[in-house]
Amino acid sequence: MRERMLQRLSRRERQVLEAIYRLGSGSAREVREALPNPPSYSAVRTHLRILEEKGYLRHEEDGRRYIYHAVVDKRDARRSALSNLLETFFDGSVTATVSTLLEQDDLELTEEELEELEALVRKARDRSAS
Amino acid sequence: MRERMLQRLSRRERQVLEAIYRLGSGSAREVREALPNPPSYSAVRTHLRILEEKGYLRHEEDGRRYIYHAVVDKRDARRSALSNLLETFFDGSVTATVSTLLEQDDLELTEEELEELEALVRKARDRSAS
DNA sequence: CACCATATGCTAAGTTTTTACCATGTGGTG
DNA sequence: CACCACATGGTAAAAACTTAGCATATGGTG
Repeated sequence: MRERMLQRLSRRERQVLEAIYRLGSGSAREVREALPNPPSYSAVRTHLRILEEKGYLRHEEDGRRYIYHAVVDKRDARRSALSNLLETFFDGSVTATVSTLLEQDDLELTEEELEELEALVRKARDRSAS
Repeated sequence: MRERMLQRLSRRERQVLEAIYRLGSGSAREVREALPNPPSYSAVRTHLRILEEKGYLRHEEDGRRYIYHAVVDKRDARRSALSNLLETFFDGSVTATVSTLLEQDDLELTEEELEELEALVRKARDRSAS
């Protein structure tokens, strides 16, 4: 993902791109429904077209409809977005971030999730040992 | 933090507010130096003033200078920003987020940090048990 | 004390963003 | 087969954003 991809975008463009990431993929109509204070259908289409011109999206045709996808895959987008967040709000501290994540009041983890977290920390320890 | 605070801001406003969060606090000059493609000093001051009018920042006077601070404290800002990220890129999955955090290639954790992570997971387990 | 560096206040103008309209095409359906 | 629902393409106007200039004030310094 080009560095700070989301930083380059205008407010609406960003909202549209983020909607696509949330949805995975979607038509103009679906994106519109996923937007805060949705503008006209027409306005959404314009943003989608421009984001495609700029290289952030591409579309496939499904009958007459265009289904848009992000060009940068979710894994890379995740890493980049998280990295920016880390620097802006957490002074780069992984532990502070995990702390905020795990100490949300309404957080409820299943046994499986707890075990996964334990495994992730063990793996981090193993890698650190080597 | 008002929900989706950063979503409401224009591109530059957002950059300015994020700079304040990174810096903790700062003068117009310091904020300017922290911005990507910094505009004129004058432009930065305008953004700071507007962000203050909108209620995102306030300032104290230090001699003749204004030192700006975020109104929403870092703890709340962190929670809110992380929550948005979680929904947008991680389908709300805490484990997927921690996984991305801990599996960065260049990640190097100290023994202390590893122990802190272990403690955080233990605490999450304890709370889940109750 | 006179001056320079540097601060804020106010304002205007250029640029970008955001929006919606209208024209047009197409597939399904009674 | 005629029509309706709904899609895209292109364009233009309105709104918002972004920037910088000028006036003015103030503290430090030779």
